[in-house]
Formats: sequence, C-alpha cells, structure tokens
Amino acid sequence: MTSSIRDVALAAGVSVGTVSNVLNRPEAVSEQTRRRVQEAIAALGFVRNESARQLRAGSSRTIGLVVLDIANPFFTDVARGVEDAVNAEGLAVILCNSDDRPEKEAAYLDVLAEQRVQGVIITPTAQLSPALESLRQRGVPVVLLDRRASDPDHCSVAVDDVHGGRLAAEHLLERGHRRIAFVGGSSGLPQIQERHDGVEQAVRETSGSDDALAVLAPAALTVAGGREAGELIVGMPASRRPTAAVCANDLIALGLLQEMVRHGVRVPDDFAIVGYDDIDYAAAAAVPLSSVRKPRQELGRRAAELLIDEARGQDHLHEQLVFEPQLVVRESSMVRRSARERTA
Amino acid sequence: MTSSIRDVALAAGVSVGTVSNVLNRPEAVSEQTRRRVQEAIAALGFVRNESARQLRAGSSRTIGLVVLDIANPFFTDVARGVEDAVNAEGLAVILCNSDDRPEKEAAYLDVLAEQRVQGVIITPTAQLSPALESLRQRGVPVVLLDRRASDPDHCSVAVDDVHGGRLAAEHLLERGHRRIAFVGGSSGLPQIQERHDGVEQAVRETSGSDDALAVLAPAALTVAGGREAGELIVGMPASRRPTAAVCANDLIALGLLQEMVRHGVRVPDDFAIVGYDDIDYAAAAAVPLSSVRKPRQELGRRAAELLIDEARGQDHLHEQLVFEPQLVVRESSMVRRSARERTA
DNA sequence: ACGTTGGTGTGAAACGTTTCAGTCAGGTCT
DNA sequence: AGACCTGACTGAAACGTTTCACACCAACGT
Repeated sequence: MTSSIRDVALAAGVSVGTVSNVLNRPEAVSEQTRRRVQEAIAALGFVRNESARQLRAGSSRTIGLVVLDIANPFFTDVARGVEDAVNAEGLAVILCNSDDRPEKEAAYLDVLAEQRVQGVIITPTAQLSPALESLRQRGVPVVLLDRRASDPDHCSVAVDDVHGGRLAAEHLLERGHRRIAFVGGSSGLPQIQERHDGVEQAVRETSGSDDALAVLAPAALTVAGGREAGELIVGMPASRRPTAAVCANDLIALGLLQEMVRHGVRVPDDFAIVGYDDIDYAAAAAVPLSSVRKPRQELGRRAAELLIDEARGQDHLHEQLVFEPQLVVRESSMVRRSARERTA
Repeated sequence: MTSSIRDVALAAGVSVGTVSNVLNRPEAVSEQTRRRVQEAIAALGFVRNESARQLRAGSSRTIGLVVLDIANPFFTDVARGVEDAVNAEGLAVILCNSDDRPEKEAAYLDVLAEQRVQGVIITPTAQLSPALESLRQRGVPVVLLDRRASDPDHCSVAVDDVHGGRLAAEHLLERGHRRIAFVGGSSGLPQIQERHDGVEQAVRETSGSDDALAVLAPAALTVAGGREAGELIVGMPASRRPTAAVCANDLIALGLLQEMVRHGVRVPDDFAIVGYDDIDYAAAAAVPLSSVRKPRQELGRRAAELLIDEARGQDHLHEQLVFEPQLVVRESSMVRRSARERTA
C-alpha cells in the first residue's frame, strides 16, 4: 500500500542510499539522478516514514506542551507562540491538556517520554510531579511555563505575579476603594498565590492591616467560578461587602461581571473589577475589563526558544525569565463620567 | 543514556522476547519472571520507544485533528470531545491549527502523513485541498468536521446550518424585526454559506423579497471582524439600518455587541443580536447573547468514533451525521421589560 | 516406555530509515 | 604513466521493537 524508500530506489534504478541523499542532502546527488529519483517518488506517492527516521535518529522532531486548561484563551495564545517558534525550527508540537489533574498530567508525560520528544514545556499542576522529575533525570529538557523554577537547573518563563497583583490592587486603592476582594483563593498554584500576595501587600501598606481584604476561593478558575464568587459577594451585608475585586484570571472576572450585572449591580459605578491575563475577551466584554496584561504569545515563544536551545545541547545555560506585567485600565474599573457627575 | 529492551533483558537474565511479552501480554509470562523483569524495568528507568513500536506496527497510535482557528472556543470544545473519545481508545491527538490558510493546512497534512496517523479529523479550509485527497487515496481515514461530505465515501459530522440560520432569522422576524443583517458574508466556507441561505429563506418568506436582508462580510470571522461590521452598521442611515443581526459565529457577535455598546446603541432595545455556536462566552457576555447552539463536544466525540471505526477497517460504512441545532434565546434578542413599558 | 499437551521461554527476522566506509570512474598534477 | 584527488554512488549495519516458529520441560494418559 505505502511504498518505502526501497521501492523508490528500485523504480529509479539507484540504491537506497542515493534516495536518502536526494531527500536529505540533494546537493550531493547529480542533477540527473536527482530528477529520476524525484519522478519515482512522485509516481509512487512515496511519503517518508517518520517513525523509521526517529528510530534511527534516536529522538523525534516534536516537543510536548502541557497546559492546565486548553479552554482558557490564555493558554491558546501561549500555544500559538510556542507553535510559531517551534515550527520555524521544523519541529511540531504535541498539545496536551492536564485539566489541572496530576494523574492526567502524569499520563501525558509518559506518552511524551515514549514519543522521545525533544523537550517539554509545561505549566505544572499544583504539586510538582515525580513524573516530571524523572523526565528531567532522563535528560529531557523541561521548561516551566508561567511559573518560576525553584531551583536553578530548570529553565522557566514567568511573569512577576506579585507585582501584577500589586498593580491591580494599587489601581483600585487609588480610585478610593477601601474594601477589596481577591477572587481565586487558595488553589495550590504558586502563580495564584503570588497574585494574592501582591494584592495583600498593597492593601496592607495602604490601610495598615489586611482586614480590608476579602479572599474568595471558588471551586475552579473559570467563568463558573467567577459567577459563584459573584453570588457570594452580592450576598454579603452592605457594611462588609467589598466595592472592588481583583480576580486571579480573566475567566473568573468575566463570570463575576456577569453575575453582578445580573443582580443589577452596576460595573464600575457600584463595583469595580480587575482581571488577570488580558485575554481578548476581556476587552470584548460589554463592560470592557481592566486586566493585568501578560505577554501571552511571547511567553510561549521564549519558552520554546529556551527549550530548543537546551535541546541543541552545547553549553546551554539555564535561564529564569521573568516578564513584567502591565496594567490595562478599561471601563470595568474606571469612574464613569456619569458617576462623577452624580457625586458632584 | 536511555536503556532499551535489550538492557532490561540482560539485567533480568531473560530474552528480549520475554521482556516484550511482559510489556504486551503479561499473562503469557510466569509470575516469577514477570516480577524480575518489572524490577529491572524500574531499576533502569526503562521507557518504551514509541518510534520502534510504530515502525514495527506500521502505523502510529495517534490521530490528527486539523481545525480552522484554535483561538475560537468552539474548536477547543470540539477538540475536547475528540480528545476524550480518542484517549478512551488509548490513542493520542495531534492538534493542528490551519488558520484557514490552505498552505498551512497542506503542510500539516504532510506532517500527519509522515507520522502515519491512524486517521485525520479536519475542518477543511474553503477549498478542498489536493493534499487531503491524496491522503484519502493512500487509504488514511478522513472525517470531515462541521462540514457535510459532498460525496458518500467520506464520513462527516455536521450541523444543519440552513436550519440554524433559519431558526435565528425566524426568531428575529417574530420579534418584529424587518431589516436584518447577516454578518459573515461570503467567506468561501460552505458552513457560513448555509447559515446565510437559511437566513435568506426565512426573510424572503416573511417579507416576500430579500431587500430586507443586508449581508456584511468582515475580513475575518473573529471578534475584530464583528467590530468592523458594527462600525459599518452604525454608519448606515437610520432609514436603511437593520435593527437586528444574525452573526456567522459568536466571536463576530461578541465584537458586534461590543461596538454597539461603545456607540451607545442599546442591545437588545435598539438592536438585537443572535450569534452562532453558543460558545461559553456567549452566555457570559454582559448582555448575554442569544445563539444557535451546536453540540460542540458531541460533534468532536462522534467524529472521533467514526474515525476509529473506519480505522479499524472491517466493514465500515461511511456515515454523514447531521445534528439539529437549537436556538438559545438570551437577553441580546429579547424585548426587555423596560422597553415594553416605554412603548406601552 | 512413549506420544501428547500446555505452559514458558528463546532467538532471529522484519519494519524503513540514515549513515558511513568503500568502490569506481574520470580528471589533474607531477 | 603513475599517484592522487574529487564527485557520485553503493551496500550494509544499526536503531528498538514485535512477532513467530521453535525448543524445552514437566505432567499426563495410555
């Protein structure tokens, strides 16, 4: 059915070595035979068998990308960045979705190990898994994504999330908000923890204590989680209810926004919201969301570049890249003209 | 560095055949040697080489999924459905993003052919590519996704988009709208064309002509495209301006909604919007979007099942599955209480 | 005592590439 | 004319599995 290099050689009247040369180092073959071989290839509909190449080469021409939630546009943007950088090197990406579940992550890491991928880019689940560690011990390059490496013999690409949380909180404090919620609670993810810490620091510096900070921990970092938190906030007695929220990501912020609107709470007049990640849907929301922007594609691109450099081997130096996030202010946290007029 | 089955055999004092048996048919090996081999595997950190397996087996344990736009949540939901069904069979998915560009699609199809995937699930770009055809001729199962197969020797999984367009338009016509826009124009995609046709039929039946239908064709089927269309609509003279729009997908609808709000056009009071696909962000928009729901995960799941059945070979019958879409009415196309009160 | 059977284990072939040491013809230099 | 190079091509080994025909042995029935 499928023809091999041997069939091509036979058809063109040359040896298999020559066919291989036509494929891989065409300059080493004379014009004439090269053409004969190429005609045979076309006639037979020959397609290289990648498995055989890989077996011979010892490693595949792919890298693995393991993300927490493929349904989160943040990760599809990152994936796009990875894809671009990796394709440019003639490699392909195997995209895996761990769903933040350690056992699913471990299963995918096994698959990637069996595939002999050149390396793995991963946003690990809350606890660093043994599967990941054994991958590294086997010499497979691993780059941590959106998470700082704790030890210096990983590469990692991350964002200064403490600073990001701080930016969001300071912005709200400057606007006069004195009771602030952090929505995203105590998922074990360090990224989230850092965002929380940044918010907490800012609140403490301004108000002297952190009574002014309410921490909500929805079940998941998704739109549904945001709605859940909205319900809770609306249910609070007015005296204790926060007037603004920093959300651990934009999905939560969108859910929260939706729930507020549903309950007739005006955003930003009655309640201000700042999201995190600055996914495209943040700006596209009917009340455009303020958000802490991360360089999503670049995160992916740089991670891929570090991985490729490490995979190449020679004198690779591990780097821990940290990007500075940037606050993008939109309507969801602005004092509206109408509101100002009303108070004036 | 990485150890092979031979190393394991040596360490355990058995033949390579026995190690292979432990891996693939453990019941054919005695309790005692099985344990010895497993200990050796653990001690050496042995991991199967998938390339070698594939080479021997003749095909890999993966399938390819090629989508038009990985950034569109519709496709991530479909991908999730595919992933679930495919994982259940012990296969993996290689996810490829064609960006609606034929050359990128062709490049990925080549990669998939070289990988000897068991089959390909694809939402083809506007024109059916020769690369796809040659893949089929080579005997690789292909399932068309979100697009009806034109000839009966493909499998396909689609939605009755004429009906979907009709549902959306009839809903708006019943609400009294008499000038309707279809946003999504004449991209060459048959899916979009069918949605348009459904809308057109409904409009014609109600108003006797299709003067009442304005067709807008933004540059891309994305949020940005929707904003572009919004700009255009707002710029129309009031006498000709539509009072409602059916959008070719939800991304466009979201962009359109955003632009309307930005220009102070109230949705749904002044302008009603119906999207298509019913992605999660449709319901999460601050003015929740009416949309034509497609069974996104199920689409993916069924496509995967058909593909797997075909790949298994024996007496496979090609099927063209067509799902019925369902209109989900939300605020963006409802007459609001306040509006009714005002007119009363 | 002898064939038969079933449960275990062996060893080599085969999958389709790439790579590398050779071969060979034809040309150039001395 | 001989030595030497260069360019084009060849042929076989090697990569790590799986599979299959075969060997071995103990137990069994006759």
